[in-house]
Amino acid sequence: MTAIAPAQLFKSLSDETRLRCLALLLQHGELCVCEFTHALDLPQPKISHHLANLRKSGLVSDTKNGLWIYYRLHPDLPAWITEMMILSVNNIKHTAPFYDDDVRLQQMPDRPANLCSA
Amino acid sequence: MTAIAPAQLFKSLSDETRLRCLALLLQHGELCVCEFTHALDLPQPKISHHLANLRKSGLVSDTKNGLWIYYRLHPDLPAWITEMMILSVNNIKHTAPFYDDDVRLQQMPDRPANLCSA
DNA sequence: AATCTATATTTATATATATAAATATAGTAC
DNA sequence: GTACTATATTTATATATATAAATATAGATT
Repeated sequence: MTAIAPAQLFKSLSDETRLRCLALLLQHGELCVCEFTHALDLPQPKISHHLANLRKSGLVSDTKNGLWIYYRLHPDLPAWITEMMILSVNNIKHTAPFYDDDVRLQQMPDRPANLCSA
Repeated sequence: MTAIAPAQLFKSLSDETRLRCLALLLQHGELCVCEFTHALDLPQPKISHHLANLRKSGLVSDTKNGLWIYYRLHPDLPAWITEMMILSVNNIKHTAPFYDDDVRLQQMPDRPANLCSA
């Protein structure tokens, strides 16, 4: 992973779909594409497209496990970037659409087990 | 001022010219357009254009004083947004191009007095 | 091997945005 | 009032980006 340019970092955060994905990741640690798709109620290709953007920016990493691909914050992120995102998400997670995404995720039936507990 | 949508906030930070302007503002409190123009070494219309963007987003406010227009962080910004920007700027201000902007600003001849000391 | 499921990628299109150049505004000094 | 200075806005153009639709990949199941 090469270093993230500051403007590029904020550009990744500047799209609401990506911000919603990151907010869920920061609250849940690890999610697969079908969970994002269900929580955000958006078409799968759109979710995949934005996750690919976050992956190319170096903000998230992915792990394949069978059919599922799990995303998490990139483990090599500089601490201040993680802190900046935590600060931001803590201050927006109770507002729309972020709060509702979290509710829908928790109500999702048959969620795949996450990798840690697999 | 209406509330700033999170994605819009990060979009404002996603352009390097605007990020450089904000980094200088966070370090110096208040600057006029000619100071930005000198520090960033960019054409005045380009600076004005990006300052207008920051103004429309609600991130900065401006005060006219004679020929000069002084910009500062908007006084009504939510605390977490200011904290988020301080955290970010503190972690990038020693890198290019932010560090050099600060040096050029401090070496600028005949800087106009700021409003506080006027 | 055929099929199903989860996800990624490609393509086309529309929209937004940055930039540059030119011009406008408005205050100041003479 | 003319000229000068600081700044803003307008216009045109090029580039980037989001979206949607279609298609591709790849692992799993039978």
